[in-house]
Amino acid sequence: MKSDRTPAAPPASGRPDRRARRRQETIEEILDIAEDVMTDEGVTGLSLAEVARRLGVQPPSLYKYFPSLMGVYNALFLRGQREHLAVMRQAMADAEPGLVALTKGLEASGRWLLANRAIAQLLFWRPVPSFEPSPEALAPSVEMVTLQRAALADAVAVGQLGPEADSDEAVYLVSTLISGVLTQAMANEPHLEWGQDRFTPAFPKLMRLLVAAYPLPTSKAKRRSHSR
Amino acid sequence: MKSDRTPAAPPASGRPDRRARRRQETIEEILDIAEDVMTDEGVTGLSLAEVARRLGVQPPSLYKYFPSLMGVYNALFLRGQREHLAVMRQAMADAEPGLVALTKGLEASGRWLLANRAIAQLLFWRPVPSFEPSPEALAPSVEMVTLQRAALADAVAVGQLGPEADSDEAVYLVSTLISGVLTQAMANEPHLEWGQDRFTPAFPKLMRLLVAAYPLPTSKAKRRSHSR
DNA sequence: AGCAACAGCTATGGCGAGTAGCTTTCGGCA
DNA sequence: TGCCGAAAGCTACTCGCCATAGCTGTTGCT
Repeated sequence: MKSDRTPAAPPASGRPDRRARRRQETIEEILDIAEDVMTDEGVTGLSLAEVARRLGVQPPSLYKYFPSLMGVYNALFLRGQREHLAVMRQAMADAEPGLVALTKGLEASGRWLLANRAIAQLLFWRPVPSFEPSPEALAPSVEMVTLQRAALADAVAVGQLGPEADSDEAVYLVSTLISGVLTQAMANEPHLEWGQDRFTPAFPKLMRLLVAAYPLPTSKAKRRSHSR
Repeated sequence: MKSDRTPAAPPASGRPDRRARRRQETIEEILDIAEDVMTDEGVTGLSLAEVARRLGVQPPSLYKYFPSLMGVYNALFLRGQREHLAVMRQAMADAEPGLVALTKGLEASGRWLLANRAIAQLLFWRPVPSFEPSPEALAPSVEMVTLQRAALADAVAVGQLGPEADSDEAVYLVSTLISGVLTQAMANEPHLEWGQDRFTPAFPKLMRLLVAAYPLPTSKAKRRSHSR
């Protein structure tokens, strides 16, 4: 009873611990297969039985690695969040700070999400009723908000957007615009990549709309913004 | 084998057909309960066993009314599409044609969808992998596009939007903006109604963005639009 | 009034999640 | 090197759900 789940603390020594490494490899392999299954059968079509079949193992064996099907979903969620965050962070880091970084980051995010639809659905649509991601698994999304918020602040600082863009409200607007494109693309053009469908080409237009939503203050508007 | 499913053609006479009426009532009752179950347990949490339990009947009896669980999903999908369409059509009919009608229609649509989340998810997120709506069930959504397209054309005609707004592209943009708000609201604020959450208040702003996206032609821009 | 269709039932099969408990493998350590 | 305990696999089983087969009582049209 105690030996399952977390298989005891490592032997205190910082040694490679061959055992633990192989275990981790197996876990990753299970998650990879689970992702494949979701791609083939839909997010809610994931079944441990099918994963076991593809792994060449009997279903109960998987319980040595995950406490339940929901545990697998949670691991997939966490891994997806982290990878998604990394992709976006990288794209933003490679670009000129401000609007360019924001645009590049969002586009990279969009590409990754469309290329990893099953995970994207798991992350943003919560299609599995009995699955509630753990707080730990939610942490990266807080980080993503921070990144976007910083990019907006940069854009304001360098005069690409009006001052109101440095706000939570603006972050919501950005995520609303993005989730609109992605939802439409995923629901209506299930097999097309970024740029191939009818919706993602609107992305540049949406970025221009963002600029329109937070215009640089004119001398006239400046007075208004003071009253805040 | 033949007597199940479609229970034979009505007796040709256009009589009230008591039998058929009661049957239809039962079907509606089953769908109502199914909707409740989805609300309680999530869209994919719908089970015929639970419906049977709530209806006070043994599970196999339901197969007298629907060929399968997917059949129930399909009926829910169709009923949802029709009701959603009716709500939007009504709201638009009650408003001044053009931008106002479009706005009222979209808002009514949004309110209805948030008030009927389970159905909304079924309609737009396709969460059930093995469920593909029948062509008949998809027809109302074509009609919705037509409605929106007409409203955009009206808006162009009365000079509320630039001429480019009378296009499929503009319809995509509208649906993108809307689906963004709704997706965000549904995924992140699962228990709040329209107006109570962080996202739907952005709706008026989005409508203003739509106007910004299709500005009335200035004398300068007019020349460009001729080249089309 | 009679009867065919209908609407319910029980029994059964098949499949997936998850648990219990056993056996085998293997790697760390004396 | 060889021991031993934990890890990793297995079989057997329960439970719940979808779906089918086939039976019975009811009901409302003709």
